[in-house]
Amino acid sequence: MRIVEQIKSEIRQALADAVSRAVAAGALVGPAPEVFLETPKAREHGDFATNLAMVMARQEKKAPRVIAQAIVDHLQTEGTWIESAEIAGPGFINLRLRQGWVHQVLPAIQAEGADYGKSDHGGKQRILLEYVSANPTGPMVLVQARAGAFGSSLARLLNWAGYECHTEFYVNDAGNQVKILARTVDLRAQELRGATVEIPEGYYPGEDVIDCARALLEQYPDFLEKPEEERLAFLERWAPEYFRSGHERVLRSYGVEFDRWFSERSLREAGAPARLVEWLKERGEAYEKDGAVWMRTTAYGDDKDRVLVKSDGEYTYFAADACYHKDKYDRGYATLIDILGQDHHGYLGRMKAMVECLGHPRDSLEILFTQMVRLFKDGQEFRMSKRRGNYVTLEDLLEQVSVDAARYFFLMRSLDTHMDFDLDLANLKSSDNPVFYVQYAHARICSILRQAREQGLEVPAASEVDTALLADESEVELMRKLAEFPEEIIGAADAREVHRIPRYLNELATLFHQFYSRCRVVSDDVPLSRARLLLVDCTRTVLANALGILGVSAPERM
RNA sequence: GUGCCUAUAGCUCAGUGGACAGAGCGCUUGCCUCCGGAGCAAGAGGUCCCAGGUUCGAAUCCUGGUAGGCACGCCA
Repeated sequence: MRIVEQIKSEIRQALADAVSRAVAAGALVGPAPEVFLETPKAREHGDFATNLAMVMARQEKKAPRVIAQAIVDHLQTEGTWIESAEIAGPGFINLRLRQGWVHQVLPAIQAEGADYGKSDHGGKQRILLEYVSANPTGPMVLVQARAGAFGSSLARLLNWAGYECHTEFYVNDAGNQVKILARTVDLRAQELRGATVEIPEGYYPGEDVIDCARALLEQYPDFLEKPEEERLAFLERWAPEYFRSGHERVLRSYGVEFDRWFSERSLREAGAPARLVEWLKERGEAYEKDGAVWMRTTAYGDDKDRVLVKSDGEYTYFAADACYHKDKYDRGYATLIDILGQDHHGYLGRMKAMVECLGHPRDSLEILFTQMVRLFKDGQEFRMSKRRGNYVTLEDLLEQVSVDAARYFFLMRSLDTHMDFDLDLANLKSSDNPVFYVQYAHARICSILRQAREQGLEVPAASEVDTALLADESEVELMRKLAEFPEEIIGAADAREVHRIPRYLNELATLFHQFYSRCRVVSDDVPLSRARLLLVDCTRTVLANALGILGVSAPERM
């Protein structure tokens, strides 16, 4: 239930009616533009405010305050929650509501419980969110930790906002890199059996590949006795799967799960690239030149056309990716969201052009770029070179920092912030992490509820509580915040801005802590205690729901 | 060279074209006989990178700079 939206709708209507009446009375020319309501930062500016009069200044050719006065003069407040309207500053109309409107939120929260905050705003529109998609040739690093936390939370946000969002991890288990990986693993296996090998330039020199080879020999002790050709063919399937399943395991422990792991190889083996190329040629979106086949992406604003089939007959990564995106559309998703690292931003133009070549609107593909995560050591940038040990993996991170702290740290920042870490992850490990402040509010409430229960007081049903007793300023502000939760989710989901939720949580926790220090929950005043128990229990629900969206736990004790 | 991202308090960061620019951390000062002090209250701290422009109004939009990050393949 969207209390705030209901109230806003009522106010917008009242304001639009007021303009109409003013026009009828000859005080204004009209018509009323769309009414925007904002929540003033300072409560002395009312519960809601509108800049309607200032927006109308041009069409009315009058001073904003004069227009505002005309609107207020014709405002009918009977039958609405509006108590008063006053003109302020350059022409704002500040609206104050009768005490009691926010109190409606408590029964709604209690009734909806773990679902409070959900809405049908998205109309079940199908969205496919692809993220992380790390190469199955090595470990995941910190930028994947960031994308993983973000993507998994965004998916939940979208679903809460009434969209039907599914998630996928695209596995690049084909192409040159897989051939090279297979050769590297084969060499490492020989090395483990006593041979002296040299890892050529361009191969994967990381220690993780040695682990991979070790696992291989454990499972197939006689592996090296097979002919090389057979070994490599086997490894081209086995090695990527080794890494992919590792990614799946680590990501799950980090609270990141996918509806589907989509294999690039499966597309290639099913002949999708060949079909795509023919289809594009028929549509005039692809052509041959210099022995290669090109997609005509320049027709849609790309800098240059892109190769689909190389002159040696191999399909490019881009061709496979085009197949993958076409597949997504063919499965009935109207909106595709890809989360990529900023180091891939150069692909934006060709990707957008690609979806147009595929016959879909440019805006149906949204690409969200996460800025890079860099590592520093003693003030110097620590390049994640491929040299052995020269990186911090997601697994390393999770060994040192709790999932809650890590996720919150990434999620509280906008995707656009450039993040720098010290190699020892000091900024992440710090107990200053605001996640504890929010979790503490939740644990504190749980403690209050335990205490109350010991004294024979349970959280009452909202229908049996006189919520009007909740009249302290801190109580009203807290309820107001609780009432805004569904709108907060919708706003964050539509803007694809997960970081709004940690912000909201922080504000909510602050309002709770303020309330707690001003008002005693369990006291001799039983009716008041019951009302406050309801209030803190509803606060607990919203804290838990919001933390749940972020994939962060809501502890009952700390 | 071209393109994308960033520049706001000492630090890390918020800030749908609106009212005196905010939070956390750090700093200063108060607050526990009482539901969890991982808390609360008060205070100090700002050239919103610079210069123009758009308008009733710009941290926010536009143009041009400066600084930092990232990327520009018949690699994946």
